[in-house]
Amino acid sequence: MLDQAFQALADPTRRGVVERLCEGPASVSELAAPFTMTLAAVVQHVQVLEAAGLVRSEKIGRVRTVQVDSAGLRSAEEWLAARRTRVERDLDRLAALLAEPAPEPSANAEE
Amino acid sequence: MLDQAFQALADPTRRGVVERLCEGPASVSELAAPFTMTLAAVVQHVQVLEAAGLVRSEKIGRVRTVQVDSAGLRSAEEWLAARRTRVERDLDRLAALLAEPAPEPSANAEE
DNA sequence: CAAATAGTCAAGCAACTACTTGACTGTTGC
DNA sequence: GCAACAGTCAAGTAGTTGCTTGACTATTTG
Repeated sequence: MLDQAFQALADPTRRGVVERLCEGPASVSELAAPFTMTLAAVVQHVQVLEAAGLVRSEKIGRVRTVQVDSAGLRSAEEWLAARRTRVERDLDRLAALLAEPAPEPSANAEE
Repeated sequence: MLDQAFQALADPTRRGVVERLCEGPASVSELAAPFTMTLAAVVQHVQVLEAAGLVRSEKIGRVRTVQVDSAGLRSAEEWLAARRTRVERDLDRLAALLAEPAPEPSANAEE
């Protein structure tokens, strides 16, 4: 599912749709309005976002209302956060090691 | 650059490479080891990651050493965090509104 | 009821992606 | 110096993506 989430977010039109939906739910036509492409194309983008779990939608009458699914955003975000914090922690450890002149096992790093 | 970052992360092989690099820098051959594909293919994946700003690499002698670029990870993460927190804040406001029976302009929500 | 609205479906197409193969360029170790 | 090693380059290919068009299906609304 991360595959699909990141893939979905790689397209600027789809990120635009997500950004718009962060302001609140919208119909497909409303989502399509800012773009020059056809409605059918926007529908396809919404389907991609929905398959990726970034968005949910429900059709009432003839209008389909779309809204963000924050859980989808969160899972992508968490993957990134987990990796990044791990790297940065290691970099900090390295920096501390370089700052420390005496290589003693008992840690006591004062500037 | 977000386009390229998300696009890069959409591929499981490339996410695998990033995960491996979170443990520390590695040569291209080391990165390729866990995969069944050719070395040339892995080189191409590394190039995609580098173009996306998720990774940096330097060639010394005949070996190219690759490491994560946490700034790249962070910018993708920040895009997600900004959108998600905005949506969740709005959902919380809505929940509070629904919990409140009297629709008065002066807010005073007690459970 | 008829026309406009909101969206859906399927086919087609150009561009891009994720590979492979094979030939080639430097580098290191004996 | 020469073989093995680490990687690079370029071309080719099957499959995917981001559109479009045109025909079609509901659902309002006057």
